[in-house]
Amino acid sequence: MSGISKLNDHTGYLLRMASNAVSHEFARKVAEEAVTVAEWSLMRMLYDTKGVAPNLLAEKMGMTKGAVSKLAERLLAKGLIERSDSQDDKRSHMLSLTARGRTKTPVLAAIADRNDSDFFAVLTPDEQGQFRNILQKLIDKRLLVRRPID
Amino acid sequence: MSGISKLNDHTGYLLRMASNAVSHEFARKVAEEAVTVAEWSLMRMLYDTKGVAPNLLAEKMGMTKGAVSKLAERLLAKGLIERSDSQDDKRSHMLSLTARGRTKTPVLAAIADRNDSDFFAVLTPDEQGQFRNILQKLIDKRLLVRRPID
DNA sequence: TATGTGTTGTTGACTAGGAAACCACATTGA
DNA sequence: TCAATGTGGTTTCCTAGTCAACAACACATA
Repeated sequence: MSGISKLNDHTGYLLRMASNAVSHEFARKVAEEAVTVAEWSLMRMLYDTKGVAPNLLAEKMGMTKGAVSKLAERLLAKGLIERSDSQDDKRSHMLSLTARGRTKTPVLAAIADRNDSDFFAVLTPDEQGQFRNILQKLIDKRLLVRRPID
Repeated sequence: MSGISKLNDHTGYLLRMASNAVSHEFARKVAEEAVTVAEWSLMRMLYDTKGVAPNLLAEKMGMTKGAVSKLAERLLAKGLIERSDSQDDKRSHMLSLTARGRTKTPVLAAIADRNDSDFFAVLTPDEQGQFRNILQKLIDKRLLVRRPID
């Protein structure tokens, strides 16, 4: 008896452990396509649009604009995305997939699909549903929590 | 219709978003005690023992031994832990809390408690139970998955 | 007992992200 | 219209991890 709470008592701790496990596993798999998890996320965001501002990407990905700026730079260097200046606002630009990026995205999606079903196969379909609901609740809450800060 | 899976389709994606939100929130809070999340974890691991080898800590925390080495170095510099050479194996040593570290740990535990109940308050008690069970299942699975790799 | 092999921890090179300063441009209002 | 303020992106500095090479030591066995 230590008298104070243990690490395992905190759901946040379990959450972090589980998330790290999944992410690490996934990272290894997409690395075979020479892409990182963040790069895949950004590419997928661009896939069904005609161009998105870094601005909005940062918001959606829960990253800072600085991080997105560097992430975009790496994807540009790899020739997977491209920039196009926006005509109305000279500061801003749009990011979109190159042909190569567009070809690669479904391949990555397939890897993500497989990773996901592999990893969560230990859960019953019921549990999977519960799990997704709960995670979504937590994410929605984050957005609420964040508003006052901005 | 894009024809390929969306980011939100992947439970792993939701998991990562939720985990980042909780961790980031928690990081902000413990930062007020001039401690990081990893530092808190390590300190808590030491709290009810008489000394643990970096070795074992790395295993338990899911980090590399290099990371633990540096983490320990930072905690040493802050005067929160101390090293003691192990008598039987001259390569190895034990890490344990200093008096200051020991005093500080319960304070951090209280912050962790509060953060956890705050964040997961959006969930019903039932959901919290389900959530913890599921996370534990995933973590256990990771251990199974990992074995063959080592 | 001497040598090869394994193990413990440290280090250096590298990657990824956050925070904040900063630059260029946009917008607003006196 | 032009100064003040705001906004989009980039850059710099910093933190924290990984991976791989390494040094020091332990151990098994021939």
